[in-house]
Amino acid sequence: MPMSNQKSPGRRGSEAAKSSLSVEAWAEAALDALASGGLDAVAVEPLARRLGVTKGSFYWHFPSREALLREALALWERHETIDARAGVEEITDPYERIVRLFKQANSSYKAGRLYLALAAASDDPAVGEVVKRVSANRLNYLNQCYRALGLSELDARLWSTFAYATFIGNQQVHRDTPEQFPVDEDFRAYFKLMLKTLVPRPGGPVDGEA
Amino acid sequence: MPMSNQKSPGRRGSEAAKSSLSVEAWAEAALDALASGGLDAVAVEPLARRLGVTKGSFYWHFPSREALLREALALWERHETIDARAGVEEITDPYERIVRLFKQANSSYKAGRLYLALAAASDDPAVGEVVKRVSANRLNYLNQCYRALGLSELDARLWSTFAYATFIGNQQVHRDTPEQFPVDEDFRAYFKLMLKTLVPRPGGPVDGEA
DNA sequence: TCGTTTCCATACGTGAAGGTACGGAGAGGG
DNA sequence: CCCTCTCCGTACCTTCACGTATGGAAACGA
Repeated sequence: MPMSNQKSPGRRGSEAAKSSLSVEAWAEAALDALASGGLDAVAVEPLARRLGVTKGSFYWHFPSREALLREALALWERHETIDARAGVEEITDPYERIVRLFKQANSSYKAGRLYLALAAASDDPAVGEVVKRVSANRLNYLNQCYRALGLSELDARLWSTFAYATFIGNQQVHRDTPEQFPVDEDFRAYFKLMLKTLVPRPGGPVDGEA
Repeated sequence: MPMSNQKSPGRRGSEAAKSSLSVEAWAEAALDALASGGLDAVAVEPLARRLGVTKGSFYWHFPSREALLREALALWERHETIDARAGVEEITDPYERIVRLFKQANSSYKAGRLYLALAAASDDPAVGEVVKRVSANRLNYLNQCYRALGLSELDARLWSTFAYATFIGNQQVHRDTPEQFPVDEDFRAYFKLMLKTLVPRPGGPVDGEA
């Protein structure tokens, strides 16, 4: 029973990190299958065929399909937390930070599909747990950004939820009806409209009651 | 091979519309399974067990699982088009009509789950086709409503897409992280904020360039 | 009362996938 | 040269769902 001994042939850290088929390679393949075919597409034999091997290989690296799922979910969570913060955290201006977050959220169509596929599979307890953590993490971070803009606790919560829902919905609309979604110039206008609407300028008008 | 002869024992329209198990009952059960377990939950034997019968019953009403899926999709599309227009189309004021649409969209949590489940199963060609039609239909109708507010062609498209994406995203956020989603008073403030932001009042300020 | 139709149960065959057992090739080490 | 460990292929078992065939109970008509 292996697990947690990914690299063995080199033993000492040679330059070849991937000996033949690493655990991470299986996890990446599982995420790919998940994004395109849903949770049930994460099947051992189809994945093995796709990777050019058989089940024998898989069951040497993993004790079960569930273990692969755990590994894939952990990999995805790392992507969605550590990697998502990179290139954003160093921005000091809160307005520019939010703009950067939005641009980043709209840039990776593949990542959006992955999130939607995982969120749709939240019936699975393991999946639902990770999805909930990732989603809550995003919301809380956005909330902090809005608070940094000077909004009150409640306003920041409402606006951050508003903005997050909009961009999640954009991924959904973009996937479900691609030809209806704005492109090129229209998309730039659309993006500008959303920014202007969803993120108040620091020195702009206060969003109090009418 | 039956199909399209739902009620037979009473023959003449007695008061019992459901003789034993109608085609529509199977379709409803299929939609229920879809909402809670995804497309793969629409399986003949589990559904039969859930309805207290066996496969023998199913294969008398339907030639195959695919036929059940078609029937369920058709039923869903009717729900999402005819039923969704009811109680909205007679409203003459475009602003109030949009408000009504939003309230209606936020009222049915179950319908939202169904849409998300179906949208996640768009890999299936039959599902994807219906989802695309329903989504495009909603977008076009919302677009008409925004045009009725006096917006230009482009502005109406952008704003309607914006609003639709937001409410789709709300369903997603509400499902993925229910405890983060505003409730009661917060929700009312949230709803009011979205309305004020997403739908310009007829006599309000024109949303031209800054 | 008898036959027919409706609706469903049972039994069976098929295929796909999870999981196990075991064998085997290849690289390294002594 | 042989032994061992790594990694993977093959064969096999079990489960589950699709689909088919067939029988049977109950209602209904003549």
